[in-house]
Amino acid sequence: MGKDNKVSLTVIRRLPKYHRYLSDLMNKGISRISSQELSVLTGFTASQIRQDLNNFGGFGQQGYGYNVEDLQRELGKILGLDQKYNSVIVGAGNLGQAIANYRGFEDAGFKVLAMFDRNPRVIGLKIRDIEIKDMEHIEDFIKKNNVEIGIITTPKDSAQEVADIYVKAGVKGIWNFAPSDINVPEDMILENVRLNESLFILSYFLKAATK
Amino acid sequence: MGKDNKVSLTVIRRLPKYHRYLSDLMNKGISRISSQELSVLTGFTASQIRQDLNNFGGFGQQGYGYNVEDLQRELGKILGLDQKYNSVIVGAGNLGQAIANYRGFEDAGFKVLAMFDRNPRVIGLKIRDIEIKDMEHIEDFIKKNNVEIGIITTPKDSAQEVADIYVKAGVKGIWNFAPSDINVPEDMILENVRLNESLFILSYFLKAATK
DNA sequence: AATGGCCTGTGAATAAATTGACATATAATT
DNA sequence: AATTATATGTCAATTTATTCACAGGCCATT
Repeated sequence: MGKDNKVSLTVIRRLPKYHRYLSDLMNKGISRISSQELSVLTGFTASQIRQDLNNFGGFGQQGYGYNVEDLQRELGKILGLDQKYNSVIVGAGNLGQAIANYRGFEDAGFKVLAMFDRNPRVIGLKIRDIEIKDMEHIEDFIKKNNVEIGIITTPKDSAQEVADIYVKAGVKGIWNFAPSDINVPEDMILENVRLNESLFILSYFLKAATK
Repeated sequence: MGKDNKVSLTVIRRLPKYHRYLSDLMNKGISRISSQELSVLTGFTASQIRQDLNNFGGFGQQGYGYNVEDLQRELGKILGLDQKYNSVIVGAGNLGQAIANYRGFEDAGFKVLAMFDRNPRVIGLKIRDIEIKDMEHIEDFIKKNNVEIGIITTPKDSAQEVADIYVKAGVKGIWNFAPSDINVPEDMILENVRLNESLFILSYFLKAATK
């Protein structure tokens, strides 16, 4: 399936958007789409879309375009959405709770098994059916429950410490919302969400617009 | 100050990281840094850092490097962090509350004046001192309180509707957390936060690692 | 005040990403 | 069945981004 040359991160970061629009099209009952039409939806050029998709194989057909359902499924596979992942959250504040509550992640195959916090006042509480547990038990829990993704929603001063725990406990990937960089071994998959940076970019353009 | 040629988005997206590390250095009492040292911290190459900064003016000095405080302040200005912004949030769920609660944004000059929701059960509640109000009053509120940033933390089906309200009411920029694209006039500043996409990228690399 | 080491700013070289162009295969039409 | 329209996959051209390399200015030391 597809070519073996390593695909650039630039391309990979566009895949979720393709997948999202294809899912939308599926829900609308549309079964066929051309790179030109996808271009209008996504804002990428048609040529770029064809190039991107072709990194993973020839999903289209000349004179026809792409079959929406097939392409959505193939992109899903490429993105690993055809499998389930277990995760836990450290940091049971609003952000952690927001993630625990969001059904969209679970629907996509990402299940939050438990949350962990250091604050005794929240330990024992439940978000939906997700219990907030004491940090004491986290390593055990991760090992026993085959947890692959560790989510960090703590303040920035705790982020590295939590990351170290995740590394020790053997998660495969870390999804970090804390506004600081964390150090992890090379083979750890790390994805940062930088809300601060996003807001600052907005601010940059706001300022630029009023000058 | 600096050159006038439009700076590429690629460069701009790196600025917040420079700013963050410079703030850290300031807090540690370090007053001087070279592009080489910044390179180690940020992971960008020294050459890239010098090129990036030079887009906005020659902040450094040969044989010395950069003055941390000066550079931090200048980057802050470039990013518009030297001014205050008023914002409101539509969508008083966990995510909206997380943002309302997060002091880091307020410290950076972004004040949330109010939240709005459609659910009568949350209207009237307060997050810190931020009241959740009825959507009915939003346009008025935005106009009367000089609100420049509209934040969207609703489910995706409401996002466009909220965006339209923001546009009509005259905010300058929209910070959108809903997992869908919204259409706004060309002169509206729009910054999207794509949690889904970020998670999918993590998933992509997780899958790639286990193959 | 002279010397040596350091480190920026910058132009050139290289690499990466995007766009353009088209041969060719399929679908749709007559 | 033949013809026309369509739209991919791909190679080439262009544009953008990154890295390299170094002249020259500044600091520190003596």
